[in-house]
Amino acid sequence: VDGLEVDSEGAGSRDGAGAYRGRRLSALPTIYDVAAKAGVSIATVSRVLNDQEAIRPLTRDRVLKAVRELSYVPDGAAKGLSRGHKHVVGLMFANTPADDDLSSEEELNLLFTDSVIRGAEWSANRLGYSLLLSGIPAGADRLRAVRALSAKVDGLILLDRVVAESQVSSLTKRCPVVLLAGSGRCADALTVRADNEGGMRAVAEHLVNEHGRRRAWFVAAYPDSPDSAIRAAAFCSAMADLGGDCDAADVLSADWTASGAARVLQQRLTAGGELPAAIACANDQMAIGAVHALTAASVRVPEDVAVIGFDDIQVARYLTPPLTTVRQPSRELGASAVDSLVGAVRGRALTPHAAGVAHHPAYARRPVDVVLPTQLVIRNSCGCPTPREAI
Amino acid sequence: VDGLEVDSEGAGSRDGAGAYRGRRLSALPTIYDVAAKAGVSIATVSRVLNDQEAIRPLTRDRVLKAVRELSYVPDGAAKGLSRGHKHVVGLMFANTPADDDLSSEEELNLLFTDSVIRGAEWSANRLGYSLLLSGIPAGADRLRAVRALSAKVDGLILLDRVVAESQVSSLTKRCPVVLLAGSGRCADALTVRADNEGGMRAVAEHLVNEHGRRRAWFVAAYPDSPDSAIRAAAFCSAMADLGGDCDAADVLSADWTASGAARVLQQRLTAGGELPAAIACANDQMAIGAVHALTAASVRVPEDVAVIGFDDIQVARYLTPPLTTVRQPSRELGASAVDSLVGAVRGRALTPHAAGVAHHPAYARRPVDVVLPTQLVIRNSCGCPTPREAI
DNA sequence: TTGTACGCGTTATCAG
DNA sequence: CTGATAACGCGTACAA
Repeated sequence: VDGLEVDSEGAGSRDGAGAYRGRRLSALPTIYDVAAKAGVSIATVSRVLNDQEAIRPLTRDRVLKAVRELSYVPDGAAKGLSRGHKHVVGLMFANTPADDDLSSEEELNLLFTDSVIRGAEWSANRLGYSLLLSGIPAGADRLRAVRALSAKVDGLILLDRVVAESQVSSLTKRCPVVLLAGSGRCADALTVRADNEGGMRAVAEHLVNEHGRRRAWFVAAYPDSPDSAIRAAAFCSAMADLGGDCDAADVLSADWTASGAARVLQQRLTAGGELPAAIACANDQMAIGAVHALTAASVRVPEDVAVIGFDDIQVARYLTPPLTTVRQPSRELGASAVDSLVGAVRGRALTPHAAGVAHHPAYARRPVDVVLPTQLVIRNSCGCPTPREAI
Repeated sequence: VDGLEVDSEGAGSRDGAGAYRGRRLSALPTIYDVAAKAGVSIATVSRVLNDQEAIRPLTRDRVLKAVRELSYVPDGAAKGLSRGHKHVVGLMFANTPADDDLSSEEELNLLFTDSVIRGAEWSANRLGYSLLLSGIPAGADRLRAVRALSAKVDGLILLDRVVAESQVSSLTKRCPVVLLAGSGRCADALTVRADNEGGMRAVAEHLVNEHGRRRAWFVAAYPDSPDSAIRAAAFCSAMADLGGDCDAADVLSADWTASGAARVLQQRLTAGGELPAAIACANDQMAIGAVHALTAASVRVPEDVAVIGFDDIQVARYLTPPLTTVRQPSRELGASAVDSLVGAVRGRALTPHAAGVAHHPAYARRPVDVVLPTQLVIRNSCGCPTPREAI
C-alpha cells in the first residue's frame, strides 16, 4: 500500500521564529522561549548548550543570559527521544515478603542490597547517568516488571535472583544487561560478582585448619539465588576436600533475614540431634539470627559452636561476639556493575546496526565476567581473639 | 489541497501504514511496527494499550498479538514527552565525604537514608511511578544538582540538608517538591518529617524521671541538617524544663557516622572535665560510636553513662548493651513523601495554568506538613533491663 | 556563523 | 469504531 498522499497544509511544521503553538503540557520554558528571548534560533541555543562548533561569543552570551533568566533546563524526555538514549540506567532487585510489608517489624533484606545501590548510584552519577531503582514485590511477575522498566532506561542491572539466567537473552535484545551476583556462567549478559568460591574456601580452611572444627552446618537463603547457592556449594565442597563434613542435609534454607535464620535454626535445634562445631551463613544478617537462636538455646558462641557470616556489614564488628565474616566489596560491586553497563550502552550506541553489536570491537573487548575479590575477616565468633585492627 | 505524492525518499512525514523512514536510533520495535503487523493505525494500537474507549474485540486481539510477537514496549521518553509527565519521581540526598570515597573503610551515612529509599521505592512502585536516585557529592553545588535532576522527573523529594529551605521556592516553580526531614516551617514545599520534638522529650523525661540523670551531653551532626538541629534543640530545651542540664556547650558536633562521633567524643574525654550522666545522640550510628569511645576509655555503659540513640536501626537490639533509642518510621517517611509528592504532581497536572496551581482544590486540600510519630524504645543502654519484647 | 525543517515515538484531537 | 495527523521539546543534517 503505497502512493498515499500527504496534504499540502505544511504538515505541522513549526514557524521559524518560535511563534507559539497549541496546548502546552507544562509551564516550563522550552528551547523556543530561550531562542525568542535571545533573538536567535533554537539550533543556536542547542549548540551553545551542548557546546558544539564555533559560536560568536556575543551570541553565546546572549543565549546564556536568556537561559539564566528563564532558568531553563532542557527536558530529559525530549532529549532522550531526540538523542536516542536517556542517560538513565536501571537497578532491579527482588523483595522478600517482609520487604513488601511496610509496617513489618521484620528487618529487611537490607544492607547488602543497600550498599550495592549506593555504589551504583555513585558510579552512575560520576558517569553522568541517573539511577532508576525498582524493587519487585515478592509475588510479582519479575520478567514482566523488568520489561516494563526497560522502557525507561538505557540499560539494566539485575540483582541476584531477579530473573532466571535462562530468561535474560530475551532482555538483552532490548537493552544491555548486567547480572549482579550472577553465576558467571550466563553467556547472554555481562556479569559482576564477588569471589564467593574463594571466600567460602577460606572459611572452610580456617575452621578446619585453625580450629579443627570439622562438622558444620550452612545456613543458605533462597534456592533461586545464585549467590546463596554458590556459597553453599562452595562451602560444602571445600569442607569435603579438607576432610570436614557438611553435606546436603546440613544446609538449612532461610530467607536472608536474621529472624528467618533464627527460626529455621531453632526448629533444627529443638528437633534434637548432635550440634555441629560450626555454622557458616550465606550473609551476616542470618549469622546474627543464628547467634541469637543459639544463645537462646544456651549454646555458647564461639565456645560450643563457631559462627561465620558473609558480607561484613558495618555492624558486624560491634556484635557480641564480634562476627567473623567474609568481606565482599558491596559498593564496588554496584559501582562496577554500572561501569560495565555504561560501557556496553556506549558500545551499543556506536553501532546502530543491531547485527554488528556483538562483534563491535569496543563491545567485544569489554570483560564479560567481572569477579571482585573477597577476604576473610577474622573476629571472635569463630573462636579467634578479635584482632585490634578488625574492631 | 492534497496531491503531493510520497515517493520512496519519503519527505519525512509518516505514510499511514507504517512503511519506514530515515535513521532509527534504536533497533526496538515502535508503535508503527505493531500497527503495520496488526494492519491497523497507530492510534488504534495506542488505544488498545491504554485501554480507552470501545474497540472491536477482534481488532484488539490482533493488536495484542502483534504486541506480543514483537515484544513491544512503548518507549518511556516518548510517552513522557507526549503526555507531559514521565511517571518518575526523584529522591536526592547529600553524601558525607566518606560516602564519596568508594574505597573508604568508614561506614556510610547509611541505614536511615537507605530505609527511606526503600520506603520511597516501595510507594512509588505501588503508585505506578519509578524512583530516580541521586546522591550529591560532598563538595558539589547542590542547587545545581537538583535543577539538573529536575529535568528527568515529575517531582522531587529532598532529604534533610540537600538545599536550604530558603532556596526551595525557586525549585517549586519547576516541579512539586517534598522536603523530607525538613523543619516543617517551609511555606514553599510540602514537608514530611518525624516527630523529633516528641521523641527527644521522651528521652529527656526518661533520663530524668526514671533514672535521675540530669547532666547530659548531646551528639549532633551537621549544623545545616534540620533533623540534627531540631533534635539537639528539643533535647536541650526538654532537659531544661525538667531541671536537667544540657546547654550549648554540651552539644558535640559530628557527621552522622560512628567513627565521627567516636572521634569527637574521645577528644572531649581526653580534654578532661566531668563526665555527664547521659549522652543522647542524633542517630544510632553516632550512639554506637559513643559507646565505643566510652568503652575504650574504660567508662561503663550504662552504669557510668547512659547512652541513647535515634532511629532504631535494625541492629540496635543486637548491640552490647542493646541500645535504647527513639524509633522513627524511616520507611514510612519515604513512602509518605512519595505519596504526598505524587498527590501534588497529579494535582498540578490537573491545572495546566500555573497561576491556578496553588488554589486548585485537589492541591490545596492536601496536607502540607506530615508529621509521623516517634516512639521511645527502651533497652539496656539507658540503664533499664532490656524488656523481652524489645529484643 | 546561523537558521530551517525534519525526525525521534508517543498521545490526543479530530474527522469519517 | 477507526484512521490521519498535529503536537510534545530537543538534536541535527542541510542550507544559507
